Amino acid sequence: MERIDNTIKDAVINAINQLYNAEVPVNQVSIKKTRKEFDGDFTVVVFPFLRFSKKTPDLTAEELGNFLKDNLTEVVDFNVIKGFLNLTLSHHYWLDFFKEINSDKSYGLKSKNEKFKTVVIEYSSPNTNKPLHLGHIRNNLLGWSVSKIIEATGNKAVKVNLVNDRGIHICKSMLAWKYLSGGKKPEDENVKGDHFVGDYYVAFDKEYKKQIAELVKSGTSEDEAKNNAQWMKETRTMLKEWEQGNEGVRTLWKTMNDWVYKGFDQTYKKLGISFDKIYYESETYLRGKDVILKALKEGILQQKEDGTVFIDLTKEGLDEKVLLRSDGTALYMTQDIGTAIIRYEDFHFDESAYVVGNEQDYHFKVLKIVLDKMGYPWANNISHISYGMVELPHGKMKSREGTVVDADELIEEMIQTAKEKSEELGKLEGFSQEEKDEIFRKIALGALKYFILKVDAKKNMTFNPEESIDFNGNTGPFIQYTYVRVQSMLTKAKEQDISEFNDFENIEKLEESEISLLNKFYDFEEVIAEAGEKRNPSVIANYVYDLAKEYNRFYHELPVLKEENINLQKLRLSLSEKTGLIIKIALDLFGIEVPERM
RNA sequence: GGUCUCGUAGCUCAGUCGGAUAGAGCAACAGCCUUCUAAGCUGUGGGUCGAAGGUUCGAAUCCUUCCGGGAUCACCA
Repeated sequence: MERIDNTIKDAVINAINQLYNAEVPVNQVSIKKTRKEFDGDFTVVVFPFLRFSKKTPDLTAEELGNFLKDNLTEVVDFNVIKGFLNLTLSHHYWLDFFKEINSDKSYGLKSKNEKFKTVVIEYSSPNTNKPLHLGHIRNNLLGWSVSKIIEATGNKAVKVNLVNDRGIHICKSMLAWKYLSGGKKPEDENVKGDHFVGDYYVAFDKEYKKQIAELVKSGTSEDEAKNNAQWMKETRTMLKEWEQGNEGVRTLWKTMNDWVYKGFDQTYKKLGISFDKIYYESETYLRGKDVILKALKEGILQQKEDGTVFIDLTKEGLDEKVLLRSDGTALYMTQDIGTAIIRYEDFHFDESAYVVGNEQDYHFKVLKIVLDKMGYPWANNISHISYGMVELPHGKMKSREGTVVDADELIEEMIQTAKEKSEELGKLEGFSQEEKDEIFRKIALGALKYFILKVDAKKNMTFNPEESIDFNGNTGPFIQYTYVRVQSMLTKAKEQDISEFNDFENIEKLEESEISLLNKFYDFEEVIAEAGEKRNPSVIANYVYDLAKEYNRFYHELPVLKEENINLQKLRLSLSEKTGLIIKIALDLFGIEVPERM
């Protein structure tokens, strides 16, 4: 079935041709959803046509409206307000539309066709020296959701994680553990592995600062003190030993990373996210070094007297970018070049997307150019899904000031809040503790995920931990609640032996809130397409909130089970069921689960 | 300083490929549960869309300048 707005568009072009003997370019025809305060379903803006009609806006709209009414069976009425032509579609059209989508239980989702694109999407990308925090949560939720949306638009998403498992920061934790732990393991203290290792990272910083202070006191300059502090010197030695493959260092490194991975896995599991492949920087950085040295030989890159390898991007309006240190060791950019190449060999992607914060916009600009200059034709298919920072009411999160919102703690607090709220409402009597816990979990994560994903990804957002996250209004639980309402109604219908209700017929007239709902159903396809193009889940959040609100209005205004006209009852049950289905599908694109009761 | 980005109600955010009287939620206030789950619904108040110019029939939206916040310009990641 052709989308009706396209049908109208074609008809408008035809109308201008017939009425005014003129060809309108397609992009001049703007068909929009009619705003709520006016009558109608679709609105045609007639201002662009005045140069053809040579008449007033109102008169032009009038003539156009009459033409469309006469020539399109779907259009039964129109009104003109200040040059806006509002078209009303027949109830018959809406019923036909509904019957068509109603048979499609996965309405909104596209299946893969032959032309599908493979999109590799990197997200999460943690360092292994500290646990995940709120910023990572935004990253993880975005990566997961965008992957789901890419799949929903009929393409293939390959979810990959790049773990930054090597470098000076990990050595810091290792050194602190060596000196301070007395050989203790996470199990000994009943601490999650990532938190355990993170604590030693903090401990390192504390001791390091003390050592600097002591040196400064005895007359050393601050810069010198930073360099010469005992623990820093030892850490650098440790890094060198790691690169040389020193057995003891490698063993400790592996042990501590494994603790961290165990912790990460728990957090990922709680968040409900996963990966198709995990890359480790320790396994890709050498490849980066190789290709850089090769490119240096080919004259693509330059080298300074001290041995630094760099690329001159001043012509591109950027700077000189160093790709290898003077001592030949690898940098962040070095390994990212290596990883990108390996990733292409692994998947032959049509697009390689990186979900990384906007503080790295520059990095990805450079990465693309460097790979392009090195002659990789797929460099242009690299994209950066850049998202804004999560700020606290008083500013940025700072680990040194202890204002970092820890991911695990946040999730636990959300679950606690969901529990309190739920028990206060007392709707879950008769459920086992296990069932209740499962519902609390779904609500808590629904609240958290929706709260973060409803904000436009590229914008910075503020997170207020004191107020926590609301469960009323434009929130995940509100949408879940709407779903639950529908399920409750469907259950009651079944109890009344109404099991088949998609066969409604002989309906002459639809109520306003029914048409509004159908209009929302109509929008769903476009919304998913837009979210896919923009790589932005918030488009879907706005939509599903509107849908839920629209349904609640319908629910209050019209009887469903109590409706005596059997066909109307069936129609309304079908509308309810469809609303529930769309909510479920939309929320699933966020990784939000729906409870059956709450 | 160069580059990028953001600035919409007290707060958090929609709306930004130009379209009607700029919308939601929270917070405040007033109503609605003997009737399909009140985590809901209805209503009231709240705005010089950072400022000034410009383009246009029409600007929160596009252009210029300015003001204010943030990011980035590392041999950190």
